[in-house]
Amino acid sequence: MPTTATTIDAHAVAFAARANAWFADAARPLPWRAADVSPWAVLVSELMLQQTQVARVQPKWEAWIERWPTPAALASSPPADAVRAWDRLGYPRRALWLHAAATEIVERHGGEVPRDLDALLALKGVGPYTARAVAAFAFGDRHPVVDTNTRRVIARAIEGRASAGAPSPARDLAAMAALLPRDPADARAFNAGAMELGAVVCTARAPQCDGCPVADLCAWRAAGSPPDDAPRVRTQARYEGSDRQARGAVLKSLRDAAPLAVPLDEVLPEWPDPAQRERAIASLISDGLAEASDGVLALPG
DNA sequence: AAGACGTGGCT
DNA sequence: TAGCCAAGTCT
Repeated sequence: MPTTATTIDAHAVAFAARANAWFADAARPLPWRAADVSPWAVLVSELMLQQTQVARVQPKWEAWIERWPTPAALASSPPADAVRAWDRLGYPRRALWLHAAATEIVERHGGEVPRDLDALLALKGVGPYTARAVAAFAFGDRHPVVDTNTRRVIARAIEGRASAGAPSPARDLAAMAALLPRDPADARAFNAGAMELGAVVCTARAPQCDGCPVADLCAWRAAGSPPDDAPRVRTQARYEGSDRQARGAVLKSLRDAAPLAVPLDEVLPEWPDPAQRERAIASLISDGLAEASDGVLALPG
């Protein structure tokens, strides 16, 4: 099927060229995209950006990089400091992962963030997305980078569907690889541009198709923008009253008290559900986000 | 491999 | 405003 392949390829080339032209002009000046940021700073940004919006990450990233400009700097601080600096960014285990990754980088990679995909994947908190993002954005290597924005852009513009289906790393990577420009610098820009397009134009709720740089190439638009027919992939559990909320509250009390430990019976004494409070404390200890000793609870030293 | 994991922005 | 959604990863 050489004809089909040629057609698809030509469309991919046109699509990437258009996206890149738009990105060169419209990219937000995010600090971790500056030319002189270190691979470590990029790694920190990618961990912080997991399931977390840019606007919330930016100030935390600035402070973090100023305080811990290298993996060695972070590795020499106790995990408690990392958890405290993480503050309310969410998913605080990421602070622990970053600390563990910094330690690993110092011990096994001479203090330099590795460039190799497998070495990156071996780091705590670094999965298929983050490993490729670091390799592509920090080192300029040509890898497909696929996040939720990219998945949605491909689903719409290329596949003509309103939303992406269930994530499938192998399929998603292959779909992006088929669009990726040959030239590494162009590939790098397209990886970032596809994400940016999904983040600011081709959004989940209210896509701004007027002003979309690839509107005339978009398969979903060409099909009349049909509504989403697929069932919701994963419905997110209610947060109010959840164990997650209880964990968050316990951890906040530990951060607020740090560096002092908190007597166990003074940890959220008025929490409405005592059993839930116990579960929260136990699971935080189990995750390494808290430590208990002599009847007191504290952040991990 | 389905579910757990924070917190806040946006519609 | 209640609910969806967010630069995913781990177990």
